[in-house]
Amino acid sequence: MAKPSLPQGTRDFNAETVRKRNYIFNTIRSVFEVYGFQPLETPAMENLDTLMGKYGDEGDKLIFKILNNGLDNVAKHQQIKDDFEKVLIGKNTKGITERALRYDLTIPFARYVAMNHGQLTFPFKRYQIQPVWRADRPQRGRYREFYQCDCDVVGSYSLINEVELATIYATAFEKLGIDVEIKINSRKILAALAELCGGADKMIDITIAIDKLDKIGIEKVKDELLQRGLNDSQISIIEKYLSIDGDTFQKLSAAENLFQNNATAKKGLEEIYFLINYSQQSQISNLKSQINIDFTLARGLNYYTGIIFEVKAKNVNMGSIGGGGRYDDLTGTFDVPNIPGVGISFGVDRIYDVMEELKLFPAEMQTATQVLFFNLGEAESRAAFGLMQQLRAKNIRCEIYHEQAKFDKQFKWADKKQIPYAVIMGSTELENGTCTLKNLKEGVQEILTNEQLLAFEF
RNA sequence: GAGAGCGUAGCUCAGUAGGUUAGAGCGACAGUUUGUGGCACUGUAGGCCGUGGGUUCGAGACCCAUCGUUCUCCCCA
Repeated sequence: MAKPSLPQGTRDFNAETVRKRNYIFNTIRSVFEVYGFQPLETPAMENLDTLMGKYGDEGDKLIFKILNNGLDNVAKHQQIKDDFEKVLIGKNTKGITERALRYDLTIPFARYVAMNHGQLTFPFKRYQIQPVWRADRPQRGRYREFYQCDCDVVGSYSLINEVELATIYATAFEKLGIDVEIKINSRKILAALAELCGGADKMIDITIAIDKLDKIGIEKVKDELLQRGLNDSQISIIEKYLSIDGDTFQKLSAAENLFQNNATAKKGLEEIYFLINYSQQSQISNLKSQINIDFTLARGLNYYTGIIFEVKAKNVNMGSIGGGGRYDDLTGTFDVPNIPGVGISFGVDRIYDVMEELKLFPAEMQTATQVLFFNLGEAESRAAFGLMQQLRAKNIRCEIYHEQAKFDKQFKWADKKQIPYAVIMGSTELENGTCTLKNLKEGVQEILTNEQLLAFEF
């Protein structure tokens, strides 16, 4: 047997890590619940058909595919060989793989809505906290198995949903203690920019290039636009667009100027204005300072059609820790048209990394064992065990040392496990019907009757 | 998909211009005469130096390949 190891990009989580992760999950879940979202869980695997073609070419490559069973069936060898030939030239893979691990939570949710839209009450608000898998190359803040916490509203065009989702972001990150910038933009504005630059088909090229602005600078963005087939006058429009600056309302009016009477842009700007304006009146004091218009924000997933969100943590170098947006026809690919939706996602694993780096986890999260009962012999341990069970019935976390051993050993074990109290029941205590309770942090101890121990406030 | 760095004890690492039996700290385990721990002292265990080739009288060190891992780009949470 080779050395045991873990698949690339996956991790084990020890007790401390699990507790910290649960703290994040519980915080986010409680916010979802307060906003009226209902939980949903879907299988780890989906039919490959459900996932393919939803995330763009890059995304398709990163989907983990599951090998079909029964490929060694001799009767089917020729068929399987033929199918494999198709795989080699990038065609139909059904004979080899027809299931895959989910890549995100949104598409499985869309599949669920498409399957159940007859029974659902719209608008339907669901949240989902489950792992997803991507065959990406791991690096800082990037894993092959990671959790997403999504909440989506489907069946409503109302922009109040966008406001609520922005507020959920602000509230959750406030509770976690992370300073964040919530960037917003609208796909409609990006589409309008493409219209100004000679065609909607240019939108993808333009967004890919301008998305890199803060990373590579304006000159290199212009180079890339040139390479992607835009001419000088088009690039100068984009340069104007990218130079829009100032506070929120300055940005909005500058954009209005640039786009003039373009109907698509007008709609997009109105939506952003609504979101900003409504949020400011929502009396969440921290919300205003955190929402920023970022006209360079594009977001990769190509099903977004309206307002898009992206969350970045301040004071730390980490990719986005959340993202989302409006998609007006998500279930259309499942032949259920006209169900619009909007949703956001939290990247728990990156949030964890950020909180670890900024030391934001509360200290009092330890929920380890509170009391160690010493094992000082046959009769002693029996008495201790009985007492321990009574404490456990009162929800005190107890353990008894697994075998009779020297004091030294049992103390050291308690130290290592950071157990704060020890109960010592030896022959003396047994005779008197008492026990010795020692506070291991303070180093003090007292003799209690068994009744006093059961009433003790740990 | 493209590129760079790193693989020596359970962990963090030293290992000088290639030269005998590969080291330290921490951790683990045991003991310092079995009713009071954290400290200290003593001792023990634990390494085909990632793997496979090559150069050399001689390789942990140099070269090639391979695997693993970290990071960057792409893309993304």
